[in-house]
Amino acid sequence: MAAASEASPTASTTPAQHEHRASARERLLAAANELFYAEGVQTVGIDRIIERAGVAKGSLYNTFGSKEELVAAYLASRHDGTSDRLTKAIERFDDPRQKILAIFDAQAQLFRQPDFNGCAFTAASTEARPGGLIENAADRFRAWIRAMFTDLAEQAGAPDPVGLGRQLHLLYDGAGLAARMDHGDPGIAQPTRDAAEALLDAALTRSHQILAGG
Amino acid sequence: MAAASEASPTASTTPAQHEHRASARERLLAAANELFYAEGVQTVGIDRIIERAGVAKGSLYNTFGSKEELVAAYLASRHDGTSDRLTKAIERFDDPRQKILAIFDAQAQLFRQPDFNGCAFTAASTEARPGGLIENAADRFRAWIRAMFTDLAEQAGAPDPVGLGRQLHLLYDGAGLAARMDHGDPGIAQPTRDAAEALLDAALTRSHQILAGG
DNA sequence: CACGCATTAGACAGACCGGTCTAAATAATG
DNA sequence: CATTATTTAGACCGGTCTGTCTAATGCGTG
Repeated sequence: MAAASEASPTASTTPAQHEHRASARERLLAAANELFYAEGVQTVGIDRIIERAGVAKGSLYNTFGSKEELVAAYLASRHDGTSDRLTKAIERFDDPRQKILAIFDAQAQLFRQPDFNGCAFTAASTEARPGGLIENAADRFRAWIRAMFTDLAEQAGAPDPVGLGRQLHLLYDGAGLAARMDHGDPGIAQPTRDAAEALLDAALTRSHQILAGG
Repeated sequence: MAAASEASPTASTTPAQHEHRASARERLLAAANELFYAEGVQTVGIDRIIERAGVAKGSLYNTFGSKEELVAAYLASRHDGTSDRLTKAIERFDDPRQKILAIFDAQAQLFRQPDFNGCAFTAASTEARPGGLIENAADRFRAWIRAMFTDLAEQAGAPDPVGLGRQLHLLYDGAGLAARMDHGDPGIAQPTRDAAEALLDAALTRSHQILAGG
């Protein structure tokens, strides 16, 4: 939720007071995060957002300009939140293999949250305007996830880090989708971890490894 | 009141049985299949369905009763189509392992279709009313897919057919989701097949293989 | 205080939504 | 042919949607 830019045109020299309540932008983003994520960006209208945020409609359109840009800002904050969460889950390990498994463990923990409702980018882009801000936000998010897996696969010494990264991304996608579609069935965590280990073992086993490149 | 099992999306428009044109129900389902699948059940309204089908609005409500029931019928026809497609893909092999890989090959072929737009059940249930007809249709479809993978895993002699079935289902979900989100990137087929083989090898080639009869 | 500016509540616009209903036209059936 | 049932086009309903605009209200700063 730290996506708010403080680029204020009125560059006042007033010392920022940290106690006054959140700005309209912050409260709109908080309301959007709750309502859009829980019920979907199509079914939730502007009126419900401003009601939850306690903000006038004019402020919303003065701040974001359109609903689509509000959705894009909501997705950007989701992107930042997931980046922080997974980065913290990773940095507690040194072994790249353990880092990869830590991602799936962090996801399993996320799926257990009672308010979990699937991937926000997948949901928002389902009926989004092609080529619009929402699709772009989803593309950026997926590129980040894929780069993370590819980098870790390379650090783990995989002969084909791109291929292993894509396999892990497939598993990541499948786990998130199944966790939503199966209504929080906890039986997803174990097969996900088993599959991740099997894919890592198959790709990293060095006994009969074909070295790709010098 | 048999469900429209012969309403295949890609079938030709040849009137096989009778000379007169398709019934209102068939044309409505065909229009729903095109519009709902391509643009989403939320964004496509009733008026566009009846315009495409060339049917009066009264006939739609006389036939289906509500939009939700039309969506449910559209999903039922999708369910039947996928069942037929995957069943045909499977029955060309005898080895259960080859049957499983044939499913992923059939999916890869599906992803290459220019009008592919992801899993219809995943899309329709994204913002669906909880506990409604759409969610039920998605649950039934997922149960069928899972049973298929579990049965094949058991036939393949997996020591834990439920676990392997879930792993394969995760991969199935991930492949379908990635194929949509990555805008038809053909680079998904190879990692999917590699992962499927790795999961099968890990589950079926044990130090001491336990054959589950049959 | 006075000014400027952001924010407020809410009316309003124009479009679309799912769904109902009427009345004419058509098809099926005795 | 006459009767009945279905289908048709489209008006119509109440409601919701995004987005604009007005006018009053704060509220910090010179």
